[in-house]
Amino acid sequence: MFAKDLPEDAYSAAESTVAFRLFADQDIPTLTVPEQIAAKLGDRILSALMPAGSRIGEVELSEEFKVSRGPIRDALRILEREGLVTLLPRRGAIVTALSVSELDELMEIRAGLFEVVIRRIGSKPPAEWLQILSAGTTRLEMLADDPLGGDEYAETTYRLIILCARLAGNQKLHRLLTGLSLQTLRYSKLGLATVERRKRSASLWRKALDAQIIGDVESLVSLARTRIYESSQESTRQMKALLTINAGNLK
Amino acid sequence: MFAKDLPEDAYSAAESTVAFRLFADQDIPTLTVPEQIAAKLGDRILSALMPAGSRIGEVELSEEFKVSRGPIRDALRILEREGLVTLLPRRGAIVTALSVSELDELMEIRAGLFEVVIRRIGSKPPAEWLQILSAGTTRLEMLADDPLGGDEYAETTYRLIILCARLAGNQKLHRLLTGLSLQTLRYSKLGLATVERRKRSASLWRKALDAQIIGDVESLVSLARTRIYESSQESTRQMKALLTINAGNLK
DNA sequence: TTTCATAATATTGTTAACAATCTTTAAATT
DNA sequence: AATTTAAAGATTGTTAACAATATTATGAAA
Repeated sequence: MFAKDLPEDAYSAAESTVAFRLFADQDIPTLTVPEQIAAKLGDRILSALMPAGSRIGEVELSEEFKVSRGPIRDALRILEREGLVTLLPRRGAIVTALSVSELDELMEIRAGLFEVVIRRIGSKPPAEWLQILSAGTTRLEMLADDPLGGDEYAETTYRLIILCARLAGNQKLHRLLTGLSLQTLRYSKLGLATVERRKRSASLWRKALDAQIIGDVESLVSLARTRIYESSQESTRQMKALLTINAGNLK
Repeated sequence: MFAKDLPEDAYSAAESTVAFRLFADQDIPTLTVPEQIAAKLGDRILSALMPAGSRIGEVELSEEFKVSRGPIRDALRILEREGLVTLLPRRGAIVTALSVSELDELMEIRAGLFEVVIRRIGSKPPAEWLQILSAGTTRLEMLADDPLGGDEYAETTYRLIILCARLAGNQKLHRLLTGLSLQTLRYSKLGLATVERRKRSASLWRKALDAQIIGDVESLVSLARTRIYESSQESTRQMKALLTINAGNLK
């Protein structure tokens, strides 16, 4: 009744959309119309052009993109899967706004997954690995000192993390960690807004590089925990401050 | 332009659909029509009524459920998010069929996430925890001996794992691990088809219970790794056997 | 002025027809 | 007989109108 045939390339389809535009480290397959729209909206969300909590109207978007509401709805569902949009039944879509505790939860998951990544790489590091990590760390140290390097610093760490995930050789892990990282990126920028914080972060990356050179996997795992933990702490601290300010403005 | 207002209950929405029908350990919010359809289709997929690789026609479903193709498409997108359906652009939807390596990848991710769960519970086990784990283990030992207890054994271990995830107190981790577990459930059943395999599995659960009683978190982590690793090994072994048989039939 | 009920408006959910694409069938060619 | 080409059929993608629901505006009552 249902069973017919199984296409050969069934597994190569269904790739991430938003993630691979900003952090493409692979070839991108041709995107469908809803995917293209989702990618554009995703960029807007990640760049804070559409701030957390914004209402997203279907008609408004359908007029802008010159398509009917069908493809728009598809795009919103793609973004919901990516975690960037929250759909409220019969009430429309909003840009996902994470609470402090939700951000903590995501950070903890990321740390656990990154641990898997590190253990995989640690046991059999790819040839180009040390070179990439080294170059990345140097770039981070440069951006850390730049007073205006905040957003780019955050994006660079995320590219590095995603690159690690890809080199680890577990595709689904790569895809999952990429998606989760994209969800937290907006908030991580808050925690990396000051030169001081970035320098602290960069020193941890440098330590990780050293540990990788001598092949000390357990140190790497421990560092990853510290890094993500501190990142989470600082982001949530900044978020709480912002929430307080907003609450004050509303009065 | 985009920013309007942020509904209070934005975070409570967007819950899983399929997962909570089969493994509901929480109250279920009212489901929309596409969600209801997705839940029914999800049950069919998990119960192998719709085997992996089956083509899913939109018209066929729209006639069966007496709705137009719109809600059907929504339902298929929900199931794609859950990983049970694979959408091929312009070529329709099929029941997700995991390759051996993809199953391995998922199992590794599950193990990493379950480690996070165990560390959380280990450091502050909930009051009812030992009782639940104890009752579950006993039930597993019973089902292990039943020659026809295969599927139910697998489902019970999955319920236990998901329950652990919930008790760990990280909602997003719970949701994520539930989704991943649902994706692998069909294949885990293959690896738990014999009494012998189930007895081996049940003995590991018993050991985990003992470790939990004396509060030995590291043993728990190690056991979890062993358990999921063995489960993965056996499932993939069985899968390979099945694939060989199928390849033979096609000749 | 505030609160509540009601009407007006705007928005999402659903439908059915049409367009674009893919798959299958059959014939024609090598 | 095998391969290629072309047409027919089936399926997904898109659109625009309609229905159901939620939000906002208005006015009456406390």
